Amino acid sequence: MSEAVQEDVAGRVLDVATRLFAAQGYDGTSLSAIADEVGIRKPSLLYHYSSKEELRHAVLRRVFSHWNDVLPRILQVATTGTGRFDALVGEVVAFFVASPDRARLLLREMLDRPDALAEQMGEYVAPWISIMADYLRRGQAEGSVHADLNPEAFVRHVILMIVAGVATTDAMRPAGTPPDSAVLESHVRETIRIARAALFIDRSSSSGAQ
Amino acid sequence: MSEAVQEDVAGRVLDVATRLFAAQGYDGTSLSAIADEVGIRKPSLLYHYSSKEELRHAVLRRVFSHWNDVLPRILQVATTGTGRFDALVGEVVAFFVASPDRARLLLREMLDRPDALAEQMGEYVAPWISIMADYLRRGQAEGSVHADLNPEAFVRHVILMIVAGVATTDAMRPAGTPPDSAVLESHVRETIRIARAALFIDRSSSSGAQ
DNA sequence: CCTACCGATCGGTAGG
DNA sequence: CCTACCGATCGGTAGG
Repeated sequence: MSEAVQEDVAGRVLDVATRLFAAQGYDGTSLSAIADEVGIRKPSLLYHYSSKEELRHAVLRRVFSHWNDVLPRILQVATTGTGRFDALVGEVVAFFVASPDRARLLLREMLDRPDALAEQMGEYVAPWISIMADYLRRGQAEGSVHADLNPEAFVRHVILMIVAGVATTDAMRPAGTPPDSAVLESHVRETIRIARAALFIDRSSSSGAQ
Repeated sequence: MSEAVQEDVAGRVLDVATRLFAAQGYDGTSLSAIADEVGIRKPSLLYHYSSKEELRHAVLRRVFSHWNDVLPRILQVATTGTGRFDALVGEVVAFFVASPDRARLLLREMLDRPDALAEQMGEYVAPWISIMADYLRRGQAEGSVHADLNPEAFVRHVILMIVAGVATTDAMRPAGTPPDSAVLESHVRETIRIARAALFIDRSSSSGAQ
């Protein structure tokens, strides 16, 4: 549903635009190319979205809207207990892995329109960064979180690691590896491990394997 | 020098193209726009670089070439001793902070041409990732590095964290913060802290401040 | 390094 | 949802 196959034309345009903007960028994608894939003519597309800029906004709006949908669940997971950290990161990872286009669009927007995105980040993401940061500060006060950790910077790093990691799996995959494969999974596992190790003090010194 | 102000026209074209490709992307930058800033006409630009595609390659070639210049020093730092980890990460960070356009170009290329870049990564970056990974495996064998760390994935994560971090400082800066400022510095410090904490076992449990 | 010019494609409009 | 068409701009060439 939602970001999947849609019946109505406007929805199909939105799906195709999302995919092409993510893959080739806004400037690298023409309205004709989008219309062609949908199976209509360019003027018909412009009936549903009166300009290319409006289509861009519609695409981004849906991504942020979906983020707001899952946010309550993520925050609930966050404040449930200390051991839930993996689940929390897992939720954020799942959001982007479920549709890597979200990560690519976000990363492209960071590069193409840093100021405009910084504003939207302030609206949609900043609040939950603050909540997470406060949570980390409580952890520092009770000694479970590294004292020299920079709460806001840490949260931003983890988000960036997740977003950039998902968005660039194709380019960062080891040498001759085929696309897709299990690379993403081991990458995600290492993301969680790094975030965890950089966050909590000790956790019994050595760990898991060996 | 090199990536700074140049006397000859070809060099100035390369400088301007690097800056504009990094800021607006390849498709978002016209040859006329580049020529205008250099102070020449488009056909004159096409005398020095016979196509836009060739100009793109020249821009990327110089970034990778500079990377190869600093690589020996980085590897020397890497193999000098365990305590040199900060210096190693610092060298890589310095490479991108010295010219954030390098990070933006690389990230854009990962998004625009993942396959082409994966090839170039295999040529320029993969060798030193292997060296670093072997080094980490030795650390695991002697117990100084977390046993459950995935060596290749870890190195890729740190690189990605640095590249994405430098490339997106403008968009990721906290809400109303003015551009530039000291945000980058504290961001970089947290990058190093995270990498360090996710790498080494123990290091006396608590740490630095407080 | 220039002027002059090319066909192709861009986002968008008119009008139905 | 279409055909027909717009001016502007694209990368690139001719020819000097």
